[in-house]
Amino acid sequence: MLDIKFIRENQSLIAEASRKKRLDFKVEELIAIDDRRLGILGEVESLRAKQNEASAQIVSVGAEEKAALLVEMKNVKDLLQTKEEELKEIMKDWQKQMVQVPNIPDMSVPEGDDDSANAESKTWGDKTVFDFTARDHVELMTMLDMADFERGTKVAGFRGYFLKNAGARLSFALWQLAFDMLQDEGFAPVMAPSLVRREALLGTGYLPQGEEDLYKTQDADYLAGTAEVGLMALHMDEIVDSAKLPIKYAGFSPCFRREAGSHGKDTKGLIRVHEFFKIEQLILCEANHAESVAWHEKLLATAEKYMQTLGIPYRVVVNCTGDLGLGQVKKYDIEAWVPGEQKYRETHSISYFHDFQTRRLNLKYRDAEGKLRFVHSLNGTMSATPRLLVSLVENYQQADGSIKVPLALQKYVGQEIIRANQ
RNA sequence: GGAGGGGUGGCAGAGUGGUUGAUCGCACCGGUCUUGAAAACCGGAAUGUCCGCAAGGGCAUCGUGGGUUCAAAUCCCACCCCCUCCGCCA
Repeated sequence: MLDIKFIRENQSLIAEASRKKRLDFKVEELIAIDDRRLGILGEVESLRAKQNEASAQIVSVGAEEKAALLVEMKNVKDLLQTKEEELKEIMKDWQKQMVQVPNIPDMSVPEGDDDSANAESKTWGDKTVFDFTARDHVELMTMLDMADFERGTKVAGFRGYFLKNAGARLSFALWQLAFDMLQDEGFAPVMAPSLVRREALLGTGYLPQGEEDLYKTQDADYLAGTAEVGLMALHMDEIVDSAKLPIKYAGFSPCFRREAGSHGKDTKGLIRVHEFFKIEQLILCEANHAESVAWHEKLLATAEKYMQTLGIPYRVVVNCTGDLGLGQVKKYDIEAWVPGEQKYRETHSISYFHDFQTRRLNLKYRDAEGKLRFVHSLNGTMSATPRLLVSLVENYQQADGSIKVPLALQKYVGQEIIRANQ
């Protein structure tokens, strides 16, 4: 959410942001509603002022004068009630529009319709070349008894899976490595709730738009698709001590996504599943663009370091405007090389929001002048499993179908090579 | 699941229909005193929003949303959250 004052003063920026993000949001409509809102609000407030004034007189005035005031105020009350009703209706529309106002993409974000227009900014490592016929992760992991997709579907339904043996060990190893590296960077480890209340999702910007992609419980709670939701809501409605900024969290949580819009996509294997696990980097910092940008680069660098430590070839793309979420100012994706598909596939997504989320969450700090300001928020993937296993096992496979364990993971996995029947 | 008690400003905690945006305390800021600090004393200070160049003023905010009333922190209803005891349970 943006400040209505800012919106009013920068209508062309908002219109441009809406166009760039390929949204059909119309600022003019919001401004028209806001004009009506301000008009009615003025009327309501002056009626209330009249009421308050009379109220003060009634206590100190004689019986006769009091009776006259009561009659007059009865009329004011009736008028006020119809005006308040009108205001309430306008506010409904206003709220509906306000949560649809897009945040403004950074100048450096390329314009485009969808992910095909994302701009590659960097590649790291060479695409793995095999002198044998390579297998895809489904075949490899099934062969090595690391995963069970058939029974996964039997038990959990479409996109269900079990990770077993080295598949499970590798997952724990990836998490542990990620946690260790983030600890070194000063991130506090947090295990965040995935079962969250609606407010947390409204605050982070996943609702009201993303209702379709979320699982909902019979108690009207939701299953979050990322630890970002719980971590951001952690300080909802708080004024955080500015001395504590930046707050850096390494959040672990299971993640649930209905993938409502992706029914035909990636139906095989571990690329797109309904339930997965993720370690997320999250930062709350002072409300300063340069600081947000610096932390954004830092989050990317940390995630890259993780991928480099794992030795997985990847590239970095700057997401184009059409591929940005409503609240995102800029987003980088890291895409890992997947030999079986001969493609880079997204494993990390790192973005910043300015105060878009914290305004909704009412998350503030007191700046040096003592003024309350909304903090800036950023978040980015550190390690998303099992998707990351896809490129890991495919890139590290050997001719005999075994998988080398990346050096950095060996101490956690307890083995150098994953072979059948282990 | 059953029974009871609560949600008030940064914190703590009064306040049961009318100058109450809200006593007192702690913390905070300024001043006096002091070589400096502490203590003591004096004073200041909530947040949002609207009008205004400003000074200043209006409105809203006592968990949330409704209702009663000329008037609600205070009365009524619904919901949310917290605490205590019992039951169940990883």
